[in-house]
Amino acid sequence: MEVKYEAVKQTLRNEIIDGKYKINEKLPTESDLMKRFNVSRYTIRRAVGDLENEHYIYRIQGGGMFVQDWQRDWAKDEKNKIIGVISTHMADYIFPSIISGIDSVVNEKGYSLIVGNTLNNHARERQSLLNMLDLQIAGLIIEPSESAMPNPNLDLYRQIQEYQIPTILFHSTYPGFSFPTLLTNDLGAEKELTKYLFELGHRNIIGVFQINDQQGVDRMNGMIQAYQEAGVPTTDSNVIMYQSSDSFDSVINKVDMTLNGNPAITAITCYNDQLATYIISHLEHRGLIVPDDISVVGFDNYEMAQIISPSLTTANHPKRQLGEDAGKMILHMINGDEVESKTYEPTIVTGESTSHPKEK
Amino acid sequence: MEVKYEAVKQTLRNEIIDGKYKINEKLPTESDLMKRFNVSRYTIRRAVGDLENEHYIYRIQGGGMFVQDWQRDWAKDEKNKIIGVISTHMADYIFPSIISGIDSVVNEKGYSLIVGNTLNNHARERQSLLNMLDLQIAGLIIEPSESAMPNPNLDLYRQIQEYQIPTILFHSTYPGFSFPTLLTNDLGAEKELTKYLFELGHRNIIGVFQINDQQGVDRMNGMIQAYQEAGVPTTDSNVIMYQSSDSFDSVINKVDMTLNGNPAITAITCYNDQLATYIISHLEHRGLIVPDDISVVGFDNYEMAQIISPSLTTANHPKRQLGEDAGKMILHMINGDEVESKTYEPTIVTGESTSHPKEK
DNA sequence: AATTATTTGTGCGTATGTATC
DNA sequence: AGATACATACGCACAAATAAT
Repeated sequence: MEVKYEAVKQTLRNEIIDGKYKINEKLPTESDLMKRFNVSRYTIRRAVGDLENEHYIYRIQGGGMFVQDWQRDWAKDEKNKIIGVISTHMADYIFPSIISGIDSVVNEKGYSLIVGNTLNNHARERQSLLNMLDLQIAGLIIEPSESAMPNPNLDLYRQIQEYQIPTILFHSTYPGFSFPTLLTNDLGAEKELTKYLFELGHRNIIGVFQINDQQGVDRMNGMIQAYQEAGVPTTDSNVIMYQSSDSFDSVINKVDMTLNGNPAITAITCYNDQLATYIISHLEHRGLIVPDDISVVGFDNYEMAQIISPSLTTANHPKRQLGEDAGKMILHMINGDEVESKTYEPTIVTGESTSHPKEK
Repeated sequence: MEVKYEAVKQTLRNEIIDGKYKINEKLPTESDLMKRFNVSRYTIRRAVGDLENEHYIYRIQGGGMFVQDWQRDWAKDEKNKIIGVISTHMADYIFPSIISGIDSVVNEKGYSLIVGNTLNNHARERQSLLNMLDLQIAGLIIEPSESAMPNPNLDLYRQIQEYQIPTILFHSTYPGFSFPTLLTNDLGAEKELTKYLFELGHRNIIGVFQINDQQGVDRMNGMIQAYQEAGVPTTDSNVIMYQSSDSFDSVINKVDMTLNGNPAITAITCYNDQLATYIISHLEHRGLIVPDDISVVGFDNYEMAQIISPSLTTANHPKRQLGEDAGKMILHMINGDEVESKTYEPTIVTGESTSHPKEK
């Protein structure tokens, strides 16, 4: 070879391809190679620099030079400055606040957000995951879909874990994985909300919960525990369950039938503020006055729920805070640092949608 | 910059992107750059070597260094199935509906959305644009920022146009560019809203408009035209102007002072529903009843504005429709097809926030 | 057409910084 | 804490290709 660094490069590359050095095996140091090839450090660095660019090796300052795993092209430097966010919704309700919180943090560090909404649907979740993995994202922030149901995408999550792609889950978890999480204490908060209704004097409270995600199941159990601790018996008719695929109309229909079947009901606790808003709107349409005729509580402290009249009694969800925390966590993980999971303790927000039950 | 060659690299790269050096134009020699940056030849060569690897420049021994044609480079390389969306906000108000509309359409074809919000700020707009261009996006959907002000990012838009990156603007335009647009007839709609107030019998109507974007200016002019066509004289005190950087409190303060200075005012027409909601909330806090004491109209037909009490009289904005149309258009453009710009004619939505003025 | 100057390419020695072991 | 190993940076020398004379 005419050109020295080319000769060094060819020799080393052939040795790697021939398997003289295995994957992740440490190569000789620059000093060793200088002696072996009898060239200067510049020439060695020029050669291994090219090999690095061609993904044959990777280098760690102070550590050494190692053979790159060419089967998995997930090279360290090659990731795009994109963070993927997958949530059940992205444009509705409290999700804009969460996503905005993430964005405000990661934007500072030059990262952009790529978003996917699953509509609480595993097929769409899979599609989003595949898209994002293809794009060599730097990290993932995911709200599990249909978290109370078996998930057919666990193979992808195993892959994500194996490749050590920084990933955070929020609102729910996928069992069997050690991803850091940001959760709210849904059970505890719903228990407090229901207790508050008991304290106001209500005894016939019904709950309306979306039960294909874990949050909804937790909230339902929170209500049931409150009933038990209050020593008030519950029956099946105290709980209305629905799936995220059900229309609002059908849910409201169920509520109507339950109310008609039991005039003693004085309060409704709802899966979230969105549902509560629609139910209140419907009750008023029926001629009932909230809270005089019937009390309603929501969950999440949706901004708009404080502007409407009556303002909602609800449990505060740390929307923006959760988003910012998720942003900070994912940046730490990308940086290789350890992070700690966190559970937020929601606080009760008392609004105008609850009062003592009317004497009958 | 801590690292010299990185600083040199960034500077040169930006100058190339900004068009300081045209395609195939000769760059300064290594010696020149050494003098300019006051660094050694090694540092210069390290920087331009990286730029060569990243296909920004090519070098000819003995000849010089030249700007690479990255347009062809982009066309050759397969673009990522990402569509960039840049808007003033992404998480608030009607924007979630728009973004959701885009997503629902492009998701069908396997595209993901990467989002950036500018907070109506040109510096952030530039940052988002550079990020997205780096990521080899397939198309761009942009809501111009501070569209009533001079824009310092027109150089980037010229590049986008020159490189034929499929791009759509919505809500406003940047003059001098031929990007397809999706607009609403803000002037016409605001004229209709104001006419409606005149028909109800109002004669002293004030308008509150955000005037650093074109939509706000158009709406303001719509109101003024309605005044002229009704033959009612206007004065400066009929219009309150603010910037998006102003706080809501300061805007409401201006409204307060105007109302105190002129008790004959019977109606307020607002830049949008968000502002209208806050103003109504404030008026009621002051003890005024809407619409009995004062009528209020908004703009955009924000979903929540129909749920609150009183529901708003407003102009309908085709939020989700606009998003879906933008998604369809960008897919067509990526496909190489021609598309047509579109202007939506907003319709008036009459709510409970307006009535005949009270007899005094 | 040949010569010379310019410009990039290759290569060495040295010094200092920084991350890892 | 010290040694090791990679990263950055400067100065110099000469080769090879191009551009100017």
